[in-house]
Amino acid sequence: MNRTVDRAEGERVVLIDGVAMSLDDCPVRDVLDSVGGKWTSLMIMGLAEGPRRFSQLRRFIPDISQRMLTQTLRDLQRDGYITRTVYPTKPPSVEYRLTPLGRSFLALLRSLVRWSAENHAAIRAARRAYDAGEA
Amino acid sequence: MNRTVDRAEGERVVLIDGVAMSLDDCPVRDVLDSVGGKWTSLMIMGLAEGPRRFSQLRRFIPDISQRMLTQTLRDLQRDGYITRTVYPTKPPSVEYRLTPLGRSFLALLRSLVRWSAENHAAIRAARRAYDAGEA
DNA sequence: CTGGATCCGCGGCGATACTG
DNA sequence: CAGTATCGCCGCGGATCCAG
Repeated sequence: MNRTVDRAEGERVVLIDGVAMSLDDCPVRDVLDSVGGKWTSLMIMGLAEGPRRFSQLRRFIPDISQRMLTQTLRDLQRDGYITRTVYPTKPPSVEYRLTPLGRSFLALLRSLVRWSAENHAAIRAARRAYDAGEA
Repeated sequence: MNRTVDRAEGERVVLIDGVAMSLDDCPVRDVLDSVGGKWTSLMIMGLAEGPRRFSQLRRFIPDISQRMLTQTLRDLQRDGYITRTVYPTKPPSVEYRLTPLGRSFLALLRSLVRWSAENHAAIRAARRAYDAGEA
């Protein structure tokens, strides 16, 4: 049963399937903030098969700006999804690699990819029908 | 094997696990745009156990503004996740209910909730460690 | 090759007031 | 009860230039 309760500290919490989802500090929202970005999911998929270098990722996602490539990588690193390894060669090369946490999440992401592919047509259809009714 | 290819129409496409993810019109991004919003996932969880009325949802998520409640519901309806039924009583009451598509997505969302709960601590820890190293 | 710094527009989201 | 209308903030993300 889902319900909203107040904890001792005055924190409001929603219980869902026995999992506490705080409204102020919600785990799901944290994860969605990490992976809900425009490029994050594609980036993780790009690292699915093994470590990749900066320019490899740039080629993998041709229409990402280099600013967002850098920022997305830093955010993923900050949250522990990937590691960043610098090789002091000349010119320098940097390698990005999924952590165990990142690989764990990759499994979830694959489910999402599959579901999206299967239901994309239905969503688009619903949207067209809705917009037609509005016009 | 993941790779970026060009289709006949000149559309750039990424093949992931055999699933085509267009860069211009990506199914996963569509889904994440639907569910990546600040309130969407909570809203779907709120409808998990059965149909709910506007004010019930408002009580379920106390700190949502009524503007965002309306907008989130309309977006979910537009994409086919929920239906909206108006009962012309006095005063009027409106019932929101998950569609088969919405219930299908709910299964995925539950996985996400579970994963988030299990790994939230690890993410927070990684973030603290990263920020400590930056300071 | 791998970034950092800066400028800026757009859209998500919140607050408030009003309505059938 | 269940919305609609308007305003304004702010952060995401793109473009461009610069650097080790």
